Amino acid sequence: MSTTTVKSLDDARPARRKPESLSKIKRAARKLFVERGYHATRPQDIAREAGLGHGTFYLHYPDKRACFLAFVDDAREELDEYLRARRQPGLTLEEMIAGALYAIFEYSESHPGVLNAAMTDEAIIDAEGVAAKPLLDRWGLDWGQTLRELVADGRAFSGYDSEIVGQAILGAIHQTASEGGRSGRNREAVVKNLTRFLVRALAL
Amino acid sequence: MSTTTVKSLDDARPARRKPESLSKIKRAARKLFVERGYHATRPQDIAREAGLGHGTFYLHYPDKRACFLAFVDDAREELDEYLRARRQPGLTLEEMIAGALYAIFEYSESHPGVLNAAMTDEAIIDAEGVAAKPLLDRWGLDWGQTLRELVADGRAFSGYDSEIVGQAILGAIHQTASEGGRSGRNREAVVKNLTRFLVRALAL
Amino acid sequence: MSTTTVKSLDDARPARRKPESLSKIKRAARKLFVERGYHATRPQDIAREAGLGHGTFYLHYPDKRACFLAFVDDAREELDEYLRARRQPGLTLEEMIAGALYAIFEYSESHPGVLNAAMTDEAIIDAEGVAAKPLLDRWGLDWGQTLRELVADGRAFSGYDSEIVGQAILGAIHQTASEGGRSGRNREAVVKNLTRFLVRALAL
Amino acid sequence: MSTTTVKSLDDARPARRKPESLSKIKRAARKLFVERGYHATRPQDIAREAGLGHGTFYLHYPDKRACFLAFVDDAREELDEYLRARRQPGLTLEEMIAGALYAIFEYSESHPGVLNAAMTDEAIIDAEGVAAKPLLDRWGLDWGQTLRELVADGRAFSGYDSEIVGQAILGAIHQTASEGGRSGRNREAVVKNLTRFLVRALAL
DNA sequence: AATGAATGAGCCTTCATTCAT
DNA sequence: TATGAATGAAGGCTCATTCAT
Repeated sequence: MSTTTVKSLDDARPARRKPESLSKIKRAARKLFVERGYHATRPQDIAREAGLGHGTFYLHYPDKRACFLAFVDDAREELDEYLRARRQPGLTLEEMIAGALYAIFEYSESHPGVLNAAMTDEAIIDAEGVAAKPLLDRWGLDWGQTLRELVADGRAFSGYDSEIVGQAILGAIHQTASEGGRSGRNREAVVKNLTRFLVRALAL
Repeated sequence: MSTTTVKSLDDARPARRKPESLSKIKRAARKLFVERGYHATRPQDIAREAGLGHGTFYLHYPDKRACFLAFVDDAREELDEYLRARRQPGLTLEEMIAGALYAIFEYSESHPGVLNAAMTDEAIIDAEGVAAKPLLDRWGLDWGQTLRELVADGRAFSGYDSEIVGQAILGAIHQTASEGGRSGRNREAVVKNLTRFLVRALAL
Repeated sequence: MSTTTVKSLDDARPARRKPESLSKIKRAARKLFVERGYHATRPQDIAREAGLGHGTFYLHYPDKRACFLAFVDDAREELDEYLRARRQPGLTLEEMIAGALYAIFEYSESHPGVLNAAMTDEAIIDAEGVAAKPLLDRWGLDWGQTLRELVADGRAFSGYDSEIVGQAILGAIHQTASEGGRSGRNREAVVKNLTRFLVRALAL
Repeated sequence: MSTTTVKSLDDARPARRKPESLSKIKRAARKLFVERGYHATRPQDIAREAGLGHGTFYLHYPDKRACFLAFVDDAREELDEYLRARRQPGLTLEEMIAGALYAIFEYSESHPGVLNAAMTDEAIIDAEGVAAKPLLDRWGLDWGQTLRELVADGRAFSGYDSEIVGQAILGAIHQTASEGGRSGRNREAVVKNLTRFLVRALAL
């Protein structure tokens, strides 16, 4: 037991410091990608911002692109977490939408610029070819799915192609959020108007 | 006199070459900005695509940025032209929206990728400087204005902040259009669904 | 005779307008070489300054270098003309030196910057190799020759190597003139001091 | 403690490579600026001459201009060092001048072309900007100062404007030195003649 | 003789990435 | 594991010169 304890102590603290420097890099990368965008951020800048040597960056990511994609992925997961936390069964359409918008705008406010950076630059990145489906499109699909569920429950208007309208919902949210951020609009007002807008569009 | 006239006719035909090469450059620039995006397109590529030496590029634009901005501006003007052509007084809300959507989607189809390229990259260009209000935001304002007019006429729901909902409308259109282009969706279906969506949201 | 007269009239006026545009080019070239220096002056700038098309430049000079060399040569000839005009036989050492300095500084003042431009840049020009003997060195030789004549006449100190001291004289003149121009020194004072300096150094 | 000491010794030996490559670059830059002048020397050439990749150049200097200015500054410091080493109190005018000339010509001989390159090109560099007072003018000022001191001690002729004559002295030295270098004159002869020239001009 | 659109070699500089330590 | 000096492909842009008109 005592041996184990010693071991676990070793493991817990210094044994692998890698994760520690990785999280420094992640924090720094997020900061710079948000502030300057993908192209104006050099791996070197990220490493320095993290207080580490330039080479260390490549211990964690094979290249700059991978680092950015990881940043995008983290943002997506975080936002999903916010959304999941708000989601409850048995809400009305309006409650559901207001809840989702609240989650999104709350995230936007506590992580300013992150969603925009993640979405804006992603389209630009594919060296040549692969062009992963943009985050926006994926989230549009999610809204399509949500819409189908609402329809199935008889809580939303059934006359739509859910995929198309899913994209429309997402587009409305994205544009109001990012323009609202740029223009410094009042969050409450944006959420209120957008909720009303979507509810009217989707209600039975 | 007659000699002069003849001469000017002669001159007119082979024409000072400059305007010709400018339009070649414009065509080439549009093609490449659409296909590859701003960062992956070099002035040299544009010139070569136009069948010209790369020095020629700089006869027409002081730098790459100016060329891109001109491309954006052309796209904006073209689309506005499409929209103006469709606009008529005295339409119902639905007719008006359907008309606008038709114009936009028609433009998107006959100039595939152009709006996306113009919108996506514009945010990226400023680096440090003027940071003109993005095209998207400006079009969002236009929709806000349109909405105000509809409300004033008693043709649309008056319970919105027109600026916010203007952005929402624009966002819905933009995202359905660009995702629709990427996924190859049927244009008719997109227009139909989107029209219904917006009409429901905006109707009295 | 009459034929001849007609001919000479033709020759005299329009027959070759080339010289006219040549002198425009020369004036323009001098202006720009003086204001901006050799490297910062483009043939195109010269032509435009002359009110002519870019191509015209190459009707008169095979390349930019030749134009600059012609400019240097003109300056040399002009200055020599000033000097020749002042030179008289039978002057004292002091009169001779004062006269020469007057000529030089008068030229500098009525053609500001010309000597400097001609001298400064010339060293820089030789594409690869030839490196014509710089203007400065040639003028130093001239002063050596002058000194030999003064010595032969018994009007100057004979204990010098005339070539070396010729260079020294020229150096003293050049540096006081160009620094004096830059610092806006009073011409009279410079000439007076320099005359005294050289007279003391060269007197018997 | 002992470990630390050992470590620092180890560190000292293989040495952070950077200072080493800087001195390689400096050596190469000096060689090429002297041989070819500023404009005909590309950063890339300097790096290659130093046996390094061209990116390395920019690890040490922000741009070509800065590298050249550092070269000029180094030359100035080196020459000043030579001069300081020769300067002693209580010398006669002749000893003082002969000593200074010796120092300068010694430097010129062991660093052929350096002074010329540093002086010739410096005027050309500013393009548009700070236009630091040329090295030549600054050294002319120094000679003015020296002259004032000599006059104050009663060792030199007091009838001059020291600033003007300081420039004259410097000009004489510069021109004899650089022409002497180009023409391969005997150093002894140049120093002897120039000393005599200046002593006669400056003596009481 | 005059023009100016067109050209492309060549310049300075940046930056993602490697690798010896 | 961490470092940062070193690298060179690549990018944006300029400019002396040519040539069809």
